[in-house]
Amino acid sequence: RLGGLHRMMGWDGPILTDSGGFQVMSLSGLRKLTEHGVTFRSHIDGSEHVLTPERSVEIQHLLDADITMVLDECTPHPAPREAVESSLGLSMRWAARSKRAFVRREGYGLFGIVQGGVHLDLRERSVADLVEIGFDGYALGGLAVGEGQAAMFDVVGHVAPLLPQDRPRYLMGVGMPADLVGAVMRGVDMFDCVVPTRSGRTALAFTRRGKVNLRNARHLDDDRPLDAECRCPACTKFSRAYLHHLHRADEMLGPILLTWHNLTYYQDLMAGLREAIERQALAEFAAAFHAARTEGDIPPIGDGA
RNA sequence: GGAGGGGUGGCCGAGCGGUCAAUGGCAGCAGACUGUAAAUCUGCCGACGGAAGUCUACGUAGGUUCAAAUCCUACCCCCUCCA
Repeated sequence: RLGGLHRMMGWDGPILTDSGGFQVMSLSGLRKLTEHGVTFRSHIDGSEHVLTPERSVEIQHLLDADITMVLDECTPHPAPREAVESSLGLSMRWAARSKRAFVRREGYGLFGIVQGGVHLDLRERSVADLVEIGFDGYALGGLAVGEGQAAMFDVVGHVAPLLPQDRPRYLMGVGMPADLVGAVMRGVDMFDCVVPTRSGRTALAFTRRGKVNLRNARHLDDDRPLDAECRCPACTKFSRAYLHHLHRADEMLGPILLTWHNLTYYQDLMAGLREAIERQALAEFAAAFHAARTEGDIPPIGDGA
């Protein structure tokens, strides 16, 4: 009714919307799953909300999303192989239905989502099914759900090369900075994750040297910037002591500034990775990334530093 | 002057004979956070000790009892109402 998300938010950049597939997993206690779709029970007022592949795609269309995601079932981990396999079957049938429901428009795209848990043969089958259907981009779903970074990298390293070279590869729900670097090295192009924003709200900042919790007492009198190399407002205009105070005092500006900082950090990290790819120096970039982090955060003031 | 209520760990506040080093909340100290049910959640939080444990604690001083933050007496302080 408000003309879509771009108009409503005053945002002319691209928007990617998710389908509700993640909530099939994260809200598993509040939903019923059938071949037809998923029914959620609102925890707020108990009302029922039915989501089918067709309805999810329609809603995303109405939101004016540049990139629409197919409805899938984000498979939990750990799960018995048979469960992963049947879940995969459902997700692939839903992917086909999503494709049929999607209205093609210039400049808009629909992405399929690869499932199959940590089973490489199931992942291969999922890739083949999706490529057969044909999408504008391909996502890896059902990862970073507890399997650990090594297992995740195994799947990413195996699956990414199987995806069409001329289409974006998107790792859903990832992740920590080191996850992004490792995934890019394995062929991933794009990500989405709550980590930079949720962490920013809870006083955790990401810096070139590693994580910094601004709630910690060590920042009480620290007049230095959070990250001297960062160009964001939190780092160029304010001290660690002030950011610490804002979070202690429950001032909304604290979460705002740290969210801004974390997004800046992530943007810069991705820009650095893109540049490294152009220079064909990804390995060097990754080595420098890890070396900087082993130094740890700058020592607290008054600690002989 | 009279009547009544109350003093509990940094703060607020339960407990009202043993299961009490004492529920909760706040503050404090750390930790977690991966397609957002998250401005959320978890742990610690008297002293000493790694731990079992020991010691000191519920206004102060006595007392009753096998046993007291809880009962009794006196005193000190705070609050409310009446004069």
